[in-house]
Amino acid sequence: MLENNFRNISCSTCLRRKENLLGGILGEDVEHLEDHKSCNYYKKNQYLFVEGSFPRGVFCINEGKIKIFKRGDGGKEQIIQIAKGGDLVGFRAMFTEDAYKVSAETLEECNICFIRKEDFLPMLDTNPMLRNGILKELSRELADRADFITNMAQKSVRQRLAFSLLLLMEIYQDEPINLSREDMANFVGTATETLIRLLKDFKEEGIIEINTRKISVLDAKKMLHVAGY
Amino acid sequence: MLENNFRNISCSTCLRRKENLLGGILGEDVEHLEDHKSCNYYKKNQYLFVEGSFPRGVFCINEGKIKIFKRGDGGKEQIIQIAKGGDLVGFRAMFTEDAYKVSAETLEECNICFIRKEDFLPMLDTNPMLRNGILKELSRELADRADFITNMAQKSVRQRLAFSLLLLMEIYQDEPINLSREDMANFVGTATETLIRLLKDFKEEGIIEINTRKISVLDAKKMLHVAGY
DNA sequence: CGAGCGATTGAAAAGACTCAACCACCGTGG
DNA sequence: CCACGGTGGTTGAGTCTTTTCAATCGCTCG
Repeated sequence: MLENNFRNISCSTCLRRKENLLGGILGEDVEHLEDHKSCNYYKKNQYLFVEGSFPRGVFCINEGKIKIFKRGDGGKEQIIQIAKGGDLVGFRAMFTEDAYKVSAETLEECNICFIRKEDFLPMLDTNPMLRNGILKELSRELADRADFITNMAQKSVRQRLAFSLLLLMEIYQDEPINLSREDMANFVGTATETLIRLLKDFKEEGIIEINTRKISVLDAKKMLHVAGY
Repeated sequence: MLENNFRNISCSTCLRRKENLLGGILGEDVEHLEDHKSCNYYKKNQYLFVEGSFPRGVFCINEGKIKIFKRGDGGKEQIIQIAKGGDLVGFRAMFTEDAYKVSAETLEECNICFIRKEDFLPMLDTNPMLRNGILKELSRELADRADFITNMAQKSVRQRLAFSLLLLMEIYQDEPINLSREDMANFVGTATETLIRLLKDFKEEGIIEINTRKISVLDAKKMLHVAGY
Protein backbone atom coordinates (compact mmCIF):
# COMPACT_ATOMS: atom_id res chain seq x y z
CA MET A 1 0.00 0.00 0.00
CA LEU A 2 1.26 3.39 -1.01
CA GLU A 3 -0.68 4.91 1.85
CA ASN A 4 1.69 3.45 4.35
CA ASN A 5 4.69 4.69 2.45
CA PHE A 6 3.26 8.13 2.05
CA ARG A 7 5.49 11.02 2.88
CA ASN A 8 5.88 14.58 1.81
CA ILE A 9 8.13 14.57 -1.21
CA SER A 10 10.99 17.01 -1.44
CA CYS A 11 11.25 18.75 -4.80
CA SER A 12 14.96 19.29 -4.41
CA THR A 13 15.71 15.58 -4.32
CA CYS A 14 12.71 14.33 -6.33
CA LEU A 15 13.95 12.10 -9.13
CA ARG A 16 10.63 12.38 -10.91
CA ARG A 17 11.04 16.10 -11.16
CA LYS A 18 14.58 15.92 -12.43
CA GLU A 19 13.45 13.78 -15.33
CA ASN A 20 10.35 15.70 -16.29
CA LEU A 21 9.47 19.18 -17.48
CA LEU A 22 10.31 20.67 -14.10
CA GLY A 23 13.85 19.39 -14.34
CA GLY A 24 14.95 22.71 -15.74
CA ILE A 25 14.00 24.53 -12.60
CA LEU A 26 16.98 25.48 -10.52
CA GLY A 27 18.16 27.31 -7.43
CA GLU A 28 15.69 29.41 -5.56
CA ASP A 29 12.87 28.38 -7.87
CA VAL A 30 13.18 24.86 -6.49
CA GLU A 31 12.95 26.16 -2.96
CA HIS A 32 9.93 28.21 -3.90
CA LEU A 33 8.33 25.15 -5.45
CA GLU A 34 9.14 23.08 -2.43
CA ASP A 35 7.56 25.60 -0.07
CA HIS A 36 4.41 26.07 -2.08
CA LYS A 37 3.50 22.69 -3.45
CA SER A 38 1.39 20.19 -1.58
CA CYS A 39 1.59 16.40 -1.65
CA ASN A 40 -1.44 14.14 -1.52
CA TYR A 41 -2.30 10.51 -1.37
CA TYR A 42 -5.14 9.40 -3.67
CA LYS A 43 -7.09 6.20 -3.55
CA LYS A 44 -8.09 4.33 -6.68
CA ASN A 45 -10.87 5.94 -8.71
CA GLN A 46 -10.55 9.43 -7.33
CA TYR A 47 -10.91 12.46 -9.55
CA LEU A 48 -8.11 14.99 -9.90
CA PHE A 49 -10.35 17.27 -11.89
CA VAL A 50 -13.56 17.12 -13.87
CA GLU A 51 -14.52 18.40 -17.30
CA GLY A 52 -16.15 21.78 -16.94
CA SER A 53 -14.44 22.88 -13.74
CA PHE A 54 -11.74 25.52 -13.68
CA PRO A 55 -8.07 24.73 -13.18
CA ARG A 56 -6.35 26.03 -10.09
CA GLY A 57 -2.99 24.52 -10.73
CA VAL A 58 -1.01 21.65 -12.11
CA PHE A 59 -0.58 18.06 -10.88
CA CYS A 60 2.77 16.35 -10.75
CA ILE A 61 2.37 12.60 -10.48
CA ASN A 62 4.90 11.06 -8.21
CA GLU A 63 3.56 7.53 -8.10
CA GLY A 64 0.64 5.80 -9.78
CA LYS A 65 -1.35 6.02 -12.98
CA ILE A 66 -4.27 8.16 -14.00
CA LYS A 67 -6.58 8.29 -16.98
CA ILE A 68 -7.41 11.47 -18.89
CA PHE A 69 -10.76 11.13 -20.56
CA LYS A 70 -13.73 12.85 -22.04
CA ARG A 71 -17.37 11.86 -21.90
CA GLY A 72 -19.29 11.53 -25.14
CA ASP A 73 -23.01 11.04 -25.67
CA GLY A 74 -24.60 8.91 -23.00
CA GLY A 75 -21.63 9.45 -20.72
CA LYS A 76 -19.38 6.90 -22.39
CA GLU A 77 -15.76 7.67 -21.63
CA GLN A 78 -13.12 8.10 -24.28
CA ILE A 79 -9.69 7.80 -22.74
CA ILE A 80 -7.35 10.26 -24.42
CA GLN A 81 -4.23 9.52 -22.47
CA ILE A 82 -2.86 7.54 -19.56
CA ALA A 83 -0.36 9.38 -17.37
CA LYS A 84 2.16 7.77 -15.08
CA GLY A 85 4.69 8.67 -12.41
CA GLY A 86 6.73 11.66 -13.51
CA ASP A 87 4.07 13.12 -15.76
CA LEU A 88 2.72 16.61 -15.35
CA VAL A 89 -1.04 16.73 -15.73
CA GLY A 90 -3.61 19.43 -16.23
CA PHE A 91 -1.42 22.31 -17.27
CA ARG A 92 -3.04 22.80 -20.66
CA ALA A 93 -6.26 24.28 -19.35
CA MET A 94 -4.21 26.73 -17.28
CA PHE A 95 -3.02 28.47 -20.42
CA THR A 96 -6.40 28.79 -22.08
CA GLU A 97 -7.93 30.39 -18.98
CA ASP A 98 -10.81 28.14 -19.78
CA ALA A 99 -12.58 25.24 -18.09
CA TYR A 100 -11.13 21.74 -18.30
CA LYS A 101 -12.25 19.96 -21.44
CA VAL A 102 -11.32 16.57 -20.03
CA SER A 103 -11.43 14.77 -16.70
CA ALA A 104 -8.67 12.99 -14.80
CA GLU A 105 -9.15 10.02 -12.48
CA THR A 106 -6.72 7.75 -10.69
CA LEU A 107 -6.48 4.19 -11.98
CA GLU A 108 -4.74 3.00 -8.84
CA GLU A 109 -3.31 4.40 -5.63
CA CYS A 110 -1.31 7.53 -6.31
CA ASN A 111 0.96 10.06 -4.69
CA ILE A 112 0.49 13.34 -6.45
CA CYS A 113 1.86 16.82 -5.81
CA PHE A 114 -0.08 19.94 -6.61
CA ILE A 115 1.35 23.30 -7.64
CA ARG A 116 -0.97 26.27 -7.68
CA LYS A 117 -1.35 28.35 -10.80
CA GLU A 118 -0.03 31.45 -9.03
CA ASP A 119 3.15 29.63 -8.15
CA PHE A 120 3.57 27.92 -11.50
CA LEU A 121 2.85 30.54 -14.13
CA PRO A 122 5.38 33.13 -12.96
CA MET A 123 8.13 30.57 -13.41
CA LEU A 124 7.41 30.56 -17.11
CA ASP A 125 8.58 34.13 -17.42
CA THR A 126 11.81 33.64 -15.58
CA ASN A 127 12.68 30.19 -16.81
CA PRO A 128 13.29 29.73 -20.55
CA MET A 129 14.09 26.08 -20.15
CA LEU A 130 10.77 25.35 -18.51
CA ARG A 131 8.98 27.39 -21.14
CA ASN A 132 10.66 25.61 -24.01
CA GLY A 133 10.07 22.27 -22.39
CA ILE A 134 6.39 22.97 -22.20
CA LEU A 135 6.20 24.18 -25.79
CA LYS A 136 7.95 21.02 -26.82
CA GLU A 137 5.68 18.83 -24.75
CA LEU A 138 2.51 20.45 -26.06
CA SER A 139 3.74 20.09 -29.62
CA ARG A 140 4.65 16.48 -29.11
CA GLU A 141 1.23 15.70 -27.71
CA LEU A 142 -0.40 17.47 -30.60
CA ALA A 143 1.48 15.20 -32.98
CA ASP A 144 0.49 12.16 -30.92
CA ARG A 145 -3.13 13.12 -31.19
CA ALA A 146 -2.90 13.52 -34.94
CA ASP A 147 -1.72 9.91 -34.97
CA PHE A 148 -4.49 8.91 -32.64
CA ILE A 149 -7.10 10.49 -34.92
CA THR A 150 -5.65 8.85 -38.00
CA ASN A 151 -5.59 5.45 -36.35
CA MET A 152 -9.12 5.88 -35.13
CA ALA A 153 -10.32 6.81 -38.61
CA GLN A 154 -8.45 4.30 -40.68
CA LYS A 155 -7.54 1.25 -38.66
CA SER A 156 -9.62 -1.72 -37.64
CA VAL A 157 -10.36 -2.34 -33.98
CA ARG A 158 -7.91 -5.22 -34.05
CA GLN A 159 -5.15 -2.97 -35.30
CA ARG A 160 -6.00 -0.26 -32.82
CA LEU A 161 -6.00 -2.70 -29.95
CA ALA A 162 -2.57 -3.95 -30.96
CA PHE A 163 -1.31 -0.39 -31.12
CA SER A 164 -2.87 0.47 -27.77
CA LEU A 165 -1.32 -2.54 -26.09
CA LEU A 166 2.08 -1.43 -27.30
CA LEU A 167 1.47 2.02 -25.86
CA LEU A 168 0.29 0.50 -22.60
CA MET A 169 3.34 -1.71 -22.50
CA GLU A 170 5.50 1.45 -22.50
CA ILE A 171 3.39 3.01 -19.79
CA TYR A 172 3.43 -0.04 -17.55
CA GLN A 173 7.12 -0.63 -18.15
CA ASP A 174 7.99 -4.14 -17.04
CA GLU A 175 4.80 -4.74 -15.13
CA PRO A 176 1.79 -6.41 -16.71
CA ILE A 177 -0.90 -4.09 -18.01
CA ASN A 178 -3.56 -3.73 -15.36
CA LEU A 179 -6.70 -2.04 -16.61
CA SER A 180 -10.35 -2.95 -16.46
CA ARG A 181 -11.76 -4.29 -19.71
CA GLU A 182 -14.03 -1.30 -19.85
CA ASP A 183 -11.19 1.21 -19.49
CA MET A 184 -9.21 -0.63 -22.10
CA ALA A 185 -12.17 -0.60 -24.46
CA ASN A 186 -12.61 3.12 -23.84
CA PHE A 187 -8.98 3.67 -24.67
CA VAL A 188 -9.13 1.70 -27.91
CA GLY A 189 -12.49 3.18 -28.78
CA THR A 190 -14.62 0.07 -29.03
CA ALA A 191 -17.27 -1.94 -27.17
CA THR A 192 -16.16 -3.97 -24.17
CA GLU A 193 -17.39 -7.20 -25.74
CA THR A 194 -15.43 -6.61 -28.92
CA LEU A 195 -12.31 -5.92 -26.89
CA ILE A 196 -12.70 -9.15 -24.94
CA ARG A 197 -13.08 -11.20 -28.08
CA LEU A 198 -10.00 -9.66 -29.64
CA LEU A 199 -7.94 -10.19 -26.50
CA LYS A 200 -8.92 -13.81 -26.68
CA ASP A 201 -7.71 -13.96 -30.28
CA PHE A 202 -4.37 -12.41 -29.32
CA LYS A 203 -4.03 -14.91 -26.52
CA GLU A 204 -4.72 -17.82 -28.84
CA GLU A 205 -2.21 -16.44 -31.30
CA GLY A 206 0.37 -16.38 -28.52
CA ILE A 207 0.90 -12.63 -28.67
CA ILE A 208 -0.24 -11.95 -25.14
CA GLU A 209 -0.73 -13.70 -21.83
CA ILE A 210 -3.73 -13.05 -19.61
CA ASN A 211 -3.83 -13.47 -15.84
CA THR A 212 -7.24 -12.49 -14.59
CA ARG A 213 -7.27 -8.86 -15.62
CA LYS A 214 -3.54 -8.49 -16.07
CA ILE A 215 -2.11 -8.65 -19.55
CA SER A 216 1.48 -9.18 -20.63
CA VAL A 217 2.72 -8.74 -24.17
CA LEU A 218 4.76 -11.80 -25.12
CA ASP A 219 5.61 -10.98 -28.70
CA ALA A 220 5.99 -7.25 -29.27
CA LYS A 221 7.28 -7.72 -32.78
CA LYS A 222 4.25 -9.67 -33.87
CA MET A 223 2.06 -7.12 -32.12
CA LEU A 224 3.65 -4.32 -34.10
CA HIS A 225 2.94 -6.26 -37.24
CA VAL A 226 -0.69 -6.73 -36.29
CA ALA A 227 -0.92 -3.00 -35.59
CA GLY A 228 0.03 -2.44 -39.19
CA TYR A 229 3.62 -1.29 -39.00
CA MET B 1 -7.56 35.18 -59.61
CA LEU B 2 -5.42 35.88 -56.60
CA GLU B 3 -2.37 35.77 -58.80
CA ASN B 4 -3.29 39.01 -60.42
CA ASN B 5 -3.91 40.67 -57.10
CA PHE B 6 -0.70 39.40 -55.65
CA ARG B 7 1.47 41.88 -53.87
CA ASN B 8 4.00 41.80 -51.11
CA ILE B 9 2.08 42.17 -47.91
CA SER B 10 3.27 44.63 -45.30
CA CYS B 11 3.30 43.21 -41.77
CA SER B 12 2.85 46.63 -40.23
CA THR B 13 -0.55 47.14 -41.84
CA CYS B 14 -1.58 43.49 -42.23
CA LEU B 15 -5.01 43.02 -40.71
CA ARG B 16 -4.54 39.27 -40.65
CA ARG B 17 -1.54 39.65 -38.41
CA LYS B 18 -3.26 42.03 -36.06
CA GLU B 19 -5.97 39.46 -35.44
CA ASN B 20 -3.81 36.40 -35.04
CA LEU B 21 -1.04 35.21 -32.78
CA LEU B 22 1.39 37.72 -34.20
CA GLY B 23 -0.85 40.59 -33.18
CA GLY B 24 1.07 40.95 -29.96
CA ILE B 25 4.24 41.85 -31.81
CA LEU B 26 5.04 45.53 -31.63
CA GLY B 27 7.54 48.21 -32.55
CA GLU B 28 10.85 47.13 -33.94
CA ASP B 29 9.85 43.47 -33.91
CA VAL B 30 7.30 44.27 -36.60
CA GLU B 31 9.94 45.93 -38.71
CA HIS B 32 12.21 42.98 -38.23
CA LEU B 33 9.39 40.67 -39.28
CA GLU B 34 8.64 42.81 -42.28
CA ASP B 35 12.24 42.78 -43.44
CA HIS B 36 12.74 39.07 -43.00
CA LYS B 37 9.51 37.43 -44.07
CA SER B 38 8.76 36.46 -47.63
CA CYS B 39 5.43 36.41 -49.42
CA ASN B 40 4.41 33.78 -51.94
CA TYR B 41 1.60 32.96 -54.24
CA TYR B 42 0.53 29.30 -54.29
CA LYS B 43 -1.61 27.53 -56.81
CA LYS B 44 -4.22 25.00 -55.82
CA ASN B 45 -2.84 21.63 -54.66
CA GLN B 46 0.64 22.79 -53.79
CA TYR B 47 2.44 21.47 -50.74
CA LEU B 48 3.65 23.81 -48.01
CA PHE B 49 5.46 20.99 -46.32
CA VAL B 50 5.47 17.21 -46.26
CA GLU B 51 5.42 14.68 -43.42
CA GLY B 52 8.96 13.62 -42.66
CA SER B 53 10.74 16.79 -43.78
CA PHE B 54 12.24 19.26 -41.35
CA PRO B 55 10.69 22.62 -40.59
CA ARG B 56 12.58 25.75 -41.52
CA GLY B 57 10.02 28.24 -40.38
CA VAL B 58 6.39 29.08 -39.98
CA PHE B 59 3.69 29.91 -42.53
CA CYS B 60 1.28 32.77 -42.09
CA ILE B 61 -1.73 32.38 -44.37
CA ASN B 62 -2.87 35.66 -45.79
CA GLU B 63 -5.47 34.40 -48.20
CA GLY B 64 -6.78 30.94 -49.04
CA LYS B 65 -7.33 27.60 -47.35
CA ILE B 66 -5.05 24.69 -46.74
CA LYS B 67 -5.50 21.18 -45.41
CA ILE B 68 -3.30 19.63 -42.74
CA PHE B 69 -3.30 15.89 -43.06
CA LYS B 70 -1.55 12.67 -42.33
CA ARG B 71 -1.26 9.58 -44.46
CA GLY B 72 -2.31 6.25 -43.00
CA ASP B 73 -1.84 2.77 -44.41
CA GLY B 74 -2.12 2.67 -48.16
CA GLY B 75 -1.59 6.40 -48.36
CA LYS B 76 -5.14 7.35 -47.44
CA GLU B 77 -5.23 10.89 -46.10
CA GLN B 78 -6.74 11.81 -42.78
CA ILE B 79 -7.37 15.54 -42.66
CA ILE B 80 -6.64 16.79 -39.15
CA GLN B 81 -7.39 20.44 -39.67
CA ILE B 82 -8.30 23.02 -42.29
CA ALA B 83 -6.55 26.35 -41.95
CA LYS B 84 -7.73 29.63 -43.42
CA GLY B 85 -6.59 33.21 -43.91
CA GLY B 86 -5.07 34.55 -40.72
CA ASP B 87 -3.97 31.17 -39.41
CA LEU B 88 -0.38 30.37 -38.53
CA VAL B 89 0.67 26.97 -39.75
CA GLY B 90 3.54 24.65 -39.10
CA PHE B 91 4.96 26.11 -35.94
CA ARG B 92 4.45 23.03 -33.81
CA ALA B 93 7.21 21.01 -35.40
CA MET B 94 9.58 23.92 -34.83
CA PHE B 95 9.41 23.41 -31.10
CA THR B 96 9.98 19.69 -31.10
CA GLU B 97 13.10 20.03 -33.27
CA ASP B 98 11.68 17.06 -35.03
CA ALA B 99 10.43 16.28 -38.53
CA TYR B 100 6.90 17.23 -39.54
CA LYS B 101 4.39 14.59 -38.55
CA VAL B 102 1.76 15.95 -40.95
CA SER B 103 1.64 17.48 -44.41
CA ALA B 104 0.07 20.73 -45.58
CA GLU B 105 -1.37 21.37 -49.02
CA THR B 106 -3.33 24.26 -50.49
CA LEU B 107 -7.00 23.64 -51.23
CA GLU B 108 -7.24 26.69 -53.43
CA GLU B 109 -5.13 29.62 -54.55
CA CYS B 110 -3.30 31.13 -51.61
CA ASN B 111 -1.12 34.02 -50.60
CA ILE B 112 1.12 32.88 -47.82
CA CYS B 113 3.99 34.53 -45.96
CA PHE B 114 6.92 32.63 -44.59
CA ILE B 115 8.97 33.46 -41.52
CA ARG B 116 12.20 31.61 -40.95
CA LYS B 117 12.81 29.79 -37.71
CA GLU B 118 15.82 31.98 -36.93
CA ASP B 119 13.67 35.06 -37.17
CA PHE B 120 10.70 33.63 -35.35
CA LEU B 121 12.08 31.79 -32.33
CA PRO B 122 14.07 34.68 -30.83
CA MET B 123 10.88 36.70 -30.63
CA LEU B 124 9.54 34.17 -28.15
CA ASP B 125 12.13 35.20 -25.61
CA THR B 126 11.50 38.89 -25.88
CA ASN B 127 7.77 38.85 -26.34
CA PRO B 128 5.66 37.44 -23.50
CA MET B 129 2.41 38.16 -25.31
CA LEU B 130 3.46 36.11 -28.31
CA ARG B 131 4.67 33.34 -26.05
CA ASN B 132 1.44 33.22 -24.10
CA GLY B 133 -0.59 33.39 -27.27
CA ILE B 134 1.20 30.35 -28.59
CA LEU B 135 0.79 28.41 -25.36
CA LYS B 136 -2.88 29.23 -25.47
CA GLU B 137 -3.23 28.25 -29.09
CA LEU B 138 -1.45 24.94 -28.61
CA SER B 139 -3.61 24.17 -25.60
CA ARG B 140 -6.76 25.04 -27.44
CA GLU B 141 -5.84 22.78 -30.33
CA LEU B 142 -5.04 19.99 -27.94
CA ALA B 143 -8.54 20.28 -26.52
CA ASP B 144 -10.01 20.32 -30.03
CA ARG B 145 -8.22 17.13 -30.85
CA ALA B 146 -9.51 15.45 -27.73
CA ASP B 147 -12.97 16.27 -29.05
CA PHE B 148 -12.04 15.00 -32.48
CA ILE B 149 -10.85 11.70 -31.02
CA THR B 150 -13.97 11.29 -28.93
CA ASN B 151 -16.23 12.01 -31.88
CA MET B 152 -14.30 9.61 -34.05
CA ALA B 153 -14.59 6.88 -31.46
CA GLN B 154 -18.17 7.28 -30.39
CA LYS B 155 -20.24 8.92 -33.09
CA SER B 156 -21.75 7.50 -36.23
CA VAL B 157 -20.55 8.74 -39.61
CA ARG B 158 -23.80 10.65 -39.98
CA GLN B 159 -23.19 12.48 -36.73
CA ARG B 160 -19.58 13.16 -37.58
CA LEU B 161 -20.50 14.52 -40.98
CA ALA B 162 -23.00 16.88 -39.39
CA PHE B 163 -20.37 18.04 -36.95
CA SER B 164 -17.79 18.46 -39.69
CA LEU B 165 -20.15 20.51 -41.81
CA LEU B 166 -20.69 22.85 -38.90
CA LEU B 167 -16.94 23.23 -38.51
CA LEU B 168 -16.55 23.82 -42.23
CA MET B 169 -19.32 26.39 -42.12
CA GLU B 170 -17.24 28.37 -39.63
CA ILE B 171 -14.15 28.03 -41.75
CA TYR B 172 -15.87 29.08 -44.97
CA GLN B 173 -17.70 31.90 -43.23
CA ASP B 174 -20.53 33.09 -45.47
CA GLU B 175 -19.34 31.29 -48.56
CA PRO B 176 -20.54 27.83 -49.48
CA ILE B 177 -18.28 24.96 -48.49
CA ASN B 178 -16.10 24.06 -51.43
CA LEU B 179 -14.23 20.81 -50.95
CA SER B 180 -13.87 17.72 -53.09
CA ARG B 181 -15.95 14.79 -51.91
CA GLU B 182 -12.76 12.91 -51.27
CA ASP B 183 -11.28 15.62 -49.06
CA MET B 184 -14.52 15.90 -47.18
CA ALA B 185 -14.59 12.14 -46.65
CA ASN B 186 -11.01 12.26 -45.44
CA PHE B 187 -11.93 14.95 -42.99
CA VAL B 188 -14.93 13.07 -41.62
CA GLY B 189 -13.02 9.81 -41.66
CA THR B 190 -15.17 7.71 -43.93
CA ALA B 191 -15.37 6.35 -47.47
CA THR B 192 -16.23 8.74 -50.29
CA GLU B 193 -19.30 6.73 -51.26
CA THR B 194 -20.67 6.79 -47.73
CA LEU B 195 -20.16 10.52 -47.58
CA ILE B 196 -22.03 11.08 -50.83
CA ARG B 197 -24.98 9.03 -49.67
CA LEU B 198 -25.21 10.92 -46.42
CA LEU B 199 -24.98 14.30 -48.16
CA LYS B 200 -27.91 13.21 -50.26
CA ASP B 201 -29.86 12.38 -47.11
CA PHE B 202 -29.11 15.80 -45.63
CA LYS B 203 -30.21 17.43 -48.84
CA GLU B 204 -33.48 15.50 -48.86
CA GLU B 205 -34.03 16.45 -45.24
CA GLY B 206 -33.60 20.10 -46.20
CA ILE B 207 -30.56 20.62 -43.99
CA ILE B 208 -28.17 21.49 -46.79
CA GLU B 209 -28.20 22.70 -50.35
CA ILE B 210 -25.84 21.31 -52.98
CA ASN B 211 -24.64 23.13 -56.07
CA THR B 212 -22.28 20.90 -57.98
CA ARG B 213 -19.57 20.53 -55.39
CA LYS B 214 -20.52 23.50 -53.27
CA ILE B 215 -22.50 22.93 -50.12
CA SER B 216 -24.46 25.43 -48.05
CA VAL B 217 -25.88 24.68 -44.65
CA LEU B 218 -29.50 25.81 -44.61
CA ASP B 219 -30.51 24.72 -41.13
CA ALA B 220 -27.65 24.93 -38.67
CA LYS B 221 -29.88 24.21 -35.71
CA LYS B 222 -31.13 20.96 -37.17
CA MET B 223 -27.58 20.11 -38.14
CA LEU B 224 -26.44 20.59 -34.56
CA HIS B 225 -29.20 18.28 -33.48
CA VAL B 226 -28.15 15.62 -35.97
CA ALA B 227 -24.58 15.97 -34.74
CA GLY B 228 -25.84 14.94 -31.32
CA TYR B 229 -25.87 18.19 -29.38
C1' DC C 1 -22.32 -17.31 2.18
C1' DG C 2 -24.61 -14.05 -0.75
C1' DA C 3 -24.73 -9.81 -3.43
C1' DG C 4 -22.95 -7.40 -7.00
C1' DC C 5 -19.98 -5.98 -10.35
C1' DG C 6 -16.87 -7.08 -13.95
C1' DA C 7 -15.87 -10.48 -17.41
C1' DT C 8 -17.39 -13.57 -20.99
C1' DT C 9 -20.11 -15.76 -24.59
C1' DG C 10 -23.67 -16.20 -28.23
C1' DA C 11 -26.76 -14.65 -31.66
C1' DA C 12 -28.77 -11.23 -34.33
C1' DA C 13 -28.80 -6.65 -36.37
C1' DA C 14 -26.90 -2.59 -38.09
C1' DG C 15 -23.70 0.37 -39.98
C1' DA C 16 -20.17 1.14 -43.04
C1' DC C 17 -17.01 -0.44 -46.64
C1' DT C 18 -15.71 -2.42 -51.02
C1' DC C 19 -16.16 -3.24 -55.67
C1' DA C 20 -17.94 -2.38 -59.99
C1' DA C 21 -20.37 0.15 -63.08
C1' DC C 22 -22.14 4.39 -64.75
C1' DC C 23 -22.73 9.34 -65.23
C1' DA C 24 -21.57 14.27 -65.89
C1' DC C 25 -18.87 17.82 -66.44
C1' DC C 26 -14.77 20.09 -68.46
C1' DG C 27 -10.94 21.08 -71.07
C1' DT C 28 -8.32 19.50 -75.16
C1' DG C 29 -7.27 18.70 -79.69
C1' DG C 30 -8.65 17.51 -84.20
C1' DC D 1 -17.62 22.97 -83.38
C1' DC D 2 -17.70 18.50 -81.87
C1' DA D 3 -15.74 14.10 -80.45
C1' DC D 4 -12.72 12.37 -76.96
C1' DG D 5 -10.63 11.33 -72.67
C1' DG D 6 -10.25 11.95 -68.01
C1' DT D 7 -11.39 13.07 -63.50
C1' DG D 8 -14.55 13.44 -59.95
C1' DG D 9 -19.16 12.33 -58.58
C1' DT D 10 -23.01 8.95 -58.00
C1' DT D 11 -25.49 4.62 -57.54
C1' DG D 12 -26.32 -0.33 -56.50
C1' DA D 13 -25.42 -4.70 -54.44
C1' DG D 14 -23.14 -7.66 -51.57
C1' DT D 15 -20.07 -8.45 -47.66
C1' DC D 16 -17.86 -7.87 -43.44
C1' DT D 17 -16.80 -5.77 -39.23
C1' DT D 18 -18.52 -4.19 -35.22
C1' DT D 19 -22.22 -3.28 -32.15
C1' DT D 20 -26.06 -4.45 -29.39
C1' DC D 21 -28.73 -7.13 -26.43
C1' DA D 22 -29.37 -10.84 -23.49
C1' DA D 23 -27.80 -14.29 -20.69
C1' DT D 24 -24.35 -16.56 -17.91
C1' DC D 25 -20.24 -16.95 -15.26
C1' DG D 26 -17.00 -16.01 -11.59
C1' DC D 27 -14.45 -13.54 -8.58
C1' DT D 28 -14.24 -10.41 -4.55
C1' DC D 29 -15.77 -8.06 -0.65
C1' DG D 30 -18.77 -7.42 3.13
